[in-house]
Amino acid sequence: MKDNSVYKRSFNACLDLIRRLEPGALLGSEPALARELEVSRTTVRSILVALAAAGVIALEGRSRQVLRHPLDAEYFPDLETEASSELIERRFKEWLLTGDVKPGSIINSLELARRFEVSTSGIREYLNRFSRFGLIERRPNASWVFRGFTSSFALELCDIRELFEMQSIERFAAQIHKEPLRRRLADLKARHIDLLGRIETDFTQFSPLDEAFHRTINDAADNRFIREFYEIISLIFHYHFQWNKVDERERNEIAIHEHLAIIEGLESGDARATRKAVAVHMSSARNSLFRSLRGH
Amino acid sequence: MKDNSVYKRSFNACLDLIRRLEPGALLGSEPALARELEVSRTTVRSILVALAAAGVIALEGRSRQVLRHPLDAEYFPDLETEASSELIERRFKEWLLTGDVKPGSIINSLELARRFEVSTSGIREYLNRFSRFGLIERRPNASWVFRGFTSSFALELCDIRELFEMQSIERFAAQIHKEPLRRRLADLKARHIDLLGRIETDFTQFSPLDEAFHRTINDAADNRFIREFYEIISLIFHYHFQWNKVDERERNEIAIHEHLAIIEGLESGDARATRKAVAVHMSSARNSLFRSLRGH
DNA sequence: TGTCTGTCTGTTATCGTTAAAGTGCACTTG
DNA sequence: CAAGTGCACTTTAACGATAACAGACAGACA
Repeated sequence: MKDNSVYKRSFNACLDLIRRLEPGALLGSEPALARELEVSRTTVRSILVALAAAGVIALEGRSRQVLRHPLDAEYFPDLETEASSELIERRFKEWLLTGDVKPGSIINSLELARRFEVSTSGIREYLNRFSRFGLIERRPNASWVFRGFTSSFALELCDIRELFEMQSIERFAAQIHKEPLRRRLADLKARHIDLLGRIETDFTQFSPLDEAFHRTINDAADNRFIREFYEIISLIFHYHFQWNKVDERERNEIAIHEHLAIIEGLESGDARATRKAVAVHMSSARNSLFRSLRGH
Repeated sequence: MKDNSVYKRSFNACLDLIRRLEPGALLGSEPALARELEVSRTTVRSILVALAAAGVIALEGRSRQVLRHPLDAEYFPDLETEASSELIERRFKEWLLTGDVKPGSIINSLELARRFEVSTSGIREYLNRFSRFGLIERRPNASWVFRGFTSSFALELCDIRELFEMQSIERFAAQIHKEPLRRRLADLKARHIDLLGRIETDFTQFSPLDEAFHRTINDAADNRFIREFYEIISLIFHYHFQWNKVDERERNEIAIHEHLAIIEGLESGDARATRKAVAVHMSSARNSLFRSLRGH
């Protein structure tokens, strides 16, 4: 049956909330807390009852007064707050991406269920959702097959990425006059320049910046299919960063320069230069991905 | 638990197979039949036992002799041969596409389970898989929401379609010297010209031809993401054909001419003309889709 | 020696069940 | 009277169980 990880997660979030208040302060109403914690009032009510029982708050009629700050030991451990579906996702990606599952090998959902200590239904559901990444395939009336991080996967992935990125950049350029976009771009530029200044030591911080940059560009297209595809890109590039440590500093430095060229192209309104800069960046990302897949 | 629809489907397929033989003829070996019916030997063996019991074949040692042709009444009815997952898919699409589910409305999986007479788990799994179409969205810890066949959906869909179609046509053109591609194109051309000749009466036969044409083009890209996206296109255009009956003959006739222009562009090797023809076709498909969504 | 068969074991599809979490409604409170 | 509360009722997430189906292996056959 359902575990109560939603409750535990929200309980912890509520403790955090109380920590930001002084003893004696009053908590908001149940609907207000429900909105804040993003759960239903039912869950909020069970949390409040538990907090009152623990003596963290006093429940009197409609008032919820903070009595004391919660102790560290009163938090539920992280292990228990993870929903079973999240656990499966984490474990599966670990297994697939760091383990040595060979291309073409059969994915045995019963074995995975045992290995991850979850039910087969959970695995089944996850595999279904994961299939959109194009890395696994279902055989009729039978099990799933891992298609592998093959060069054809990388090729197909990069081809689409280039189409989408080019489309997104056009859309971005067309909307550059809008204030929020302009500001976001300036912010990204500053972060790139900042990281470039301390690249010798902090080159590992590029990965989240890369993510932020491309997400900003892609969001400009305002297209659900591009946005969903970007999840795949994120996954692959996230792990690709982990696999390929060779020349990481140099590669990241080059990528920063390439990003800056794109940003400057956008800022100057030079469509031709922007497209050129995107093409250059895509081509080097492609090469780098291929190298790391080959080495893997 | 699992139903035996695989068995029933294969049983029917096996009866078809026997109908093509003369009484007295011998059936192939178990592995051969398993390959032919695309199921395991286990299933083949249960079918053979049932056929022998019914007196359709004689099982003697290693020989399986056909005694008589099967009767129509010996087939399992279609209703029983459909796997529960297929039933759900069919019913759900019917419900969504012909019913009047309003954009933004909540999808109640329990109600659907009752309505379709299947378990909630089945619905749950299907919704998960269907979510890749971008038409439904899961709200955290809660139910699914139908986003609707809105104009923004159509816009986002068409934008991607144009990118993919243009990419595919380039790939197709680059491989046109290969014999199978050339032949497939000639075949498509003939079918288009044939249908054009009897368009006054047979204009409803355009839908499958349209499907075949675009699938051929898209397959040339040899890209799993394009191929998967085409499933969405198919779904939407399939139902769009059902919704919009206005000017159907004219629209189909125009589309045939547009297809022929693309085919001729490819055959002549004129890249510019081909691209132009694709752009024209995409634009008219877009207009037609928008009109039918608005009217719906 | 290579393919086929009997048998047995392992895996998958699907369902029903149950606790957790969400939702609606009447009533209360300020 | 608008927002908050108590309570009952629905709906969802997740599991375990089981029949259907797939696959492996040893021995038989040709």
